[in-house]
Amino acid sequence: MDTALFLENMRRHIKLTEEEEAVVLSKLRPGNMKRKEFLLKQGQVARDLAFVVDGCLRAFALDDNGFEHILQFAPTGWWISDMSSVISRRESLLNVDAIKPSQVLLLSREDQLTLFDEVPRLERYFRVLTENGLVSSRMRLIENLSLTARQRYQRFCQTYPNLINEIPQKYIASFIGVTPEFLSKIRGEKLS
Amino acid sequence: MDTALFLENMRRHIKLTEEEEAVVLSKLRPGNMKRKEFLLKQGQVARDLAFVVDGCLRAFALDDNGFEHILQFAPTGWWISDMSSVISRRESLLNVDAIKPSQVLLLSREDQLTLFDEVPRLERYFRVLTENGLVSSRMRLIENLSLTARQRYQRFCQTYPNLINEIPQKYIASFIGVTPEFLSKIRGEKLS
DNA sequence: CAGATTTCTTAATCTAGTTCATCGTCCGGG
DNA sequence: CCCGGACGATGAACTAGATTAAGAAATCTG
Repeated sequence: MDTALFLENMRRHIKLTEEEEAVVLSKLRPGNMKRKEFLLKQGQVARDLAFVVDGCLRAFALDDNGFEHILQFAPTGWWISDMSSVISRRESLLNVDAIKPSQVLLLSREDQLTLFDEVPRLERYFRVLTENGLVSSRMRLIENLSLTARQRYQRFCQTYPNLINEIPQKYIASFIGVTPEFLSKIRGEKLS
Repeated sequence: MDTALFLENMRRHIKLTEEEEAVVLSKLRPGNMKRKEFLLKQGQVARDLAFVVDGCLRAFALDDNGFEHILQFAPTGWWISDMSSVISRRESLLNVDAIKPSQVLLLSREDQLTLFDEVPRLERYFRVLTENGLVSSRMRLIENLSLTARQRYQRFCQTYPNLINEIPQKYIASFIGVTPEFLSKIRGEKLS
């Protein structure tokens, strides 16, 4: 399993010695996921954080009518999980699965906390990730309250330009909060 | 200014010695706010966290059409601010003002960080508050994606039963993401 | 207390987005 | 190689909620 991408990502935030990096790597468990394979189902307590080395995962909630609402995509180079379940050790409201065949590096909460003792500088890396999660969650809330579907789609295209042609369109619809039919119509308009 | 409410709130999370509590209190600056007075305007970097001793504040975003979208209410006993501006020291996207005449206790980010050194146990108190902020921000996102206006209003009534008769209805409309006219219609229905 | 301003209600009209149904296409697996 | 199931496009009918307007009620403010 290729850990170069992970190291590169971490080095962008913190500088560790080679020994420290080795300690961190020793806790990462590589894994392969098939399309539609679950990393986490709602009702479970989330144990692992996942770093996506290749492929793409998603986190989504199911509503009372069985509709999926995607809260986050995690393409190559992103972390994903249900942070609030991990933190609180409460049952997760979210599901996480693979949109396409993917390779991930898993880190259990337990190992993460151990690492914080062994490699204190690591704490900053994850603190920044958590803060970014908070900021982007709040941004999405603002955008959902204040933008039209068309604007949300444009915003999506700006934010995830790589994903647009990588993943099925219905997932994009679910992310921006419209039906697949309506997204199809929006996209039709833009060609005029 | 009455600090009993704040102490009670803090004691629910952490146990400090009397001396430590005194140190914390020494950094809190009491303030009075008139209705519609601003604590924070968008574009500024948020410097202070505010604990509401009495009254009620709100945090809201303005969209391109000048409409307000309320992200959080802070009635008596709550903290409010734009955490992501405080943390990142970037310009805030949010406005915070008083819905009614209010009394607050202000804590600057600078003093907060100093306190973390002087009273390390305090860090847990604020970490929990931040985590709760993350959880509730994510909950609201899920609910906005998956509930109807009527359901969001019911949820609001459950979550903030005290506020319903305390604040103007148009603020509730802005919080749940509908027009005041439509909220009025919803409320009319329920009497049948 | 009077006038002004803000807030709430009601009702008619309008529209963004949903629902449902149908059809063509694209694959991935046997 | 072909066939069954997912995916996307399209269109007609429908609905939740917005918009506009106007009057009634409540609440500042002097």
